[in-house]
Amino acid sequence: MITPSTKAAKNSKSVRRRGDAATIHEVAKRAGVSPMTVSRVINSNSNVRDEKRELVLRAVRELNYTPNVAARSLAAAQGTRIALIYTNPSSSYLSELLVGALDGAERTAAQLVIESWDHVKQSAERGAARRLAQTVGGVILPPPLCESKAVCAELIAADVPVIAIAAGRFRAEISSVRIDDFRAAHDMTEHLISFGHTRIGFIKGHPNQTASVLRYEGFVAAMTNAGLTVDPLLVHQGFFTYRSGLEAAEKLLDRKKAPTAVFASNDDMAAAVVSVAHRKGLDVPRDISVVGFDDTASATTVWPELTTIRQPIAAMAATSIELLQRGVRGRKEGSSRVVLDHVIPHTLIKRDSVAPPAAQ
Amino acid sequence: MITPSTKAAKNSKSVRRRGDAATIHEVAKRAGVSPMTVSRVINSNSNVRDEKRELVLRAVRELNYTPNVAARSLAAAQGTRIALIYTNPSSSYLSELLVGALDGAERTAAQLVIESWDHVKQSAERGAARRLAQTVGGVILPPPLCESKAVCAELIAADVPVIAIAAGRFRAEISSVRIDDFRAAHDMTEHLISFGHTRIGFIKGHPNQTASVLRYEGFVAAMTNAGLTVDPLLVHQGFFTYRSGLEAAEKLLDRKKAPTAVFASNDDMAAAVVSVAHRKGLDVPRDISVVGFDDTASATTVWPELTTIRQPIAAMAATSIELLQRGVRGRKEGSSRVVLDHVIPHTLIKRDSVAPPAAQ
DNA sequence: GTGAAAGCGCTAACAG
DNA sequence: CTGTTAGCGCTTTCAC
Repeated sequence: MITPSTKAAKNSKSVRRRGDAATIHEVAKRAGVSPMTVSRVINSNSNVRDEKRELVLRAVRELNYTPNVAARSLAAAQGTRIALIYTNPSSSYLSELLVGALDGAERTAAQLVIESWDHVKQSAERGAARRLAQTVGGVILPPPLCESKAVCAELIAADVPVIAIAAGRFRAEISSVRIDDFRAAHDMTEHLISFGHTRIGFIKGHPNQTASVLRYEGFVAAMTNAGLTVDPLLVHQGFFTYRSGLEAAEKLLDRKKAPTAVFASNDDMAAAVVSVAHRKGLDVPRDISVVGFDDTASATTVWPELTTIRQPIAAMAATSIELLQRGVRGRKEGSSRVVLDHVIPHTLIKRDSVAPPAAQ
Repeated sequence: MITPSTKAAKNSKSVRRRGDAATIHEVAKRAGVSPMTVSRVINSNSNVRDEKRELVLRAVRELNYTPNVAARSLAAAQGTRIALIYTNPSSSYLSELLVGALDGAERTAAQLVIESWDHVKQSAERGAARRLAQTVGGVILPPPLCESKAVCAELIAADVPVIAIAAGRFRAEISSVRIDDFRAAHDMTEHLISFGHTRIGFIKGHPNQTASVLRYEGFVAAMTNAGLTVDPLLVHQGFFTYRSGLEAAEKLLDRKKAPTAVFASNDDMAAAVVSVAHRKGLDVPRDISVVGFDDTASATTVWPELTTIRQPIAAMAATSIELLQRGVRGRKEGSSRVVLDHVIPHTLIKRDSVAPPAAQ
């Protein structure tokens, strides 16, 4: 007869007993209190006398107790499902998103439903959104999905709270958690200007994303503020992909009077600029400075490493879940729909891709 | 008075009723069968008469029913928790890992516990492992954690099934899901040789990982097989990081008689080789061919895109969860410990970083 | 083949 | 401040 090493046969009253993991009842018994008290302690909830709290805490430690997430989210009725739908994010972006969301979900006992719509045709998105609305209590939408009128409309119509994450601009009807893209681009541009750059090239992001236009506007504003003019010949359209960065960079660096610095709207495109520069025999940052945006993995897998803007995606994802939970719960209690705009601070990360312009 | 758009107040018998999502009972009622039958249908389980099955399927469609994961994993008793512990993986690697694991967990109603041990000091890993063993029924370990004697020993001692994922070599006591690193490196080397390369440089992976040595051995074997010799001056130690690739590449390309091709043990290092080559005015692949390993995002965010070996991490993660579930369930039913070695096929992805060597 | 009963581990609601 | 009761949605077990 096989017996697991630890004493699991002990509680043999139940036929269907799970593995070895301690339950809240065991903790309660050991601490000499009711399960409810244990629950209150773990959820750092309200009023428990200090002695009992200590007792419980000790029992938890001794038994190495971890709450069962499934049971918790089942019971909590907070357990509304929250969906995180993504299409085509860069992998570094995705992993941050997932890690953050997972974390937020764990903390709030949310039930996360993660779905890729990479293989959902654009024409089918509306239907998918309608179906989704039936099965979840809230949705998190990273770009570019959060820019889809069809998807958002469907979700709003079904009265499902939505949070657009990293979406650039606040829009009525939909909550958002984001950084201030305009401000960030502005800061970065000033950074470049402070090094003495005046001829700065710019590579735009995908035109289907609001963040792209905000970043561009921030750039223009900072230039104008500094009394500099934006040379339209030095501005190129990109699509956030490495390849598009390559093409823009070729054009930018082929000019007779090339820019002394290039501001790409994300790191992938900035990495492409560095690559093109090298192939043309230019040194970065001596001959040309390059900066990116997002602080994804690409920023540090080039040489030199990129100066960029850090957007704390993981924290933003976690925050989104918490907001959604609060919102959903609030609505169940009858308060009416809330739409909020949560702006998170960004950071300018200085690395090695910026230097003063070479002497003429 | 606020009323949610859909009829949610219907089942108002229950105070704690969740959002709008349909339950198995509602499906059952609509289909005119018992919840149990519905359950059987959804789990494509065993015997249900075709008519009833149709009925159920229709009801499911009409109600847009999705099983509640929490409830399922709570009830299933399969719901053993499975931990996925990682340290410092590249982000593209991590996102694949997570996506795959999430997927596998959903399919098997496993309860996933995801933890980063990035901030766990090496000296504390043993303790962390011991604690972990108390709270979960199975553990998935990607490298380099799966190479840690302390962690593995602790888990094995506690009789917790462990799967080493992408670990390179099969070791007794621990199951593994992996590709054949030796074979893959062998294939890649032959690929290079088939283009006419004979002076091939090699950048090794981190020495703390078995996969590194296997990849190197595969390279050596293929060279030897082809009657070529491995020039020890053309082999450099790397650590899987971009930076380490940079250093190795410098040395490799500074040689009088530089190699005509470089095989780096992962994509990050291969990308570094490309960067160094460009800075030295070398064209890839005309002047030098470069190949990587893993097919992570790095492989396509360089120009030219890298020929590499695809390791299906997501599928491997999903498989691991399923195996673990089966194993754990099996053991509960009394069968004894099983250790298995699951080798998954790899693919050689041909892109643009390889060409015949330039004429001397 | 099908259903009824019981319970997974936890927490909301309501007493005391 | 604390315990009791009931039940979240599903699946196991065991009858029929």
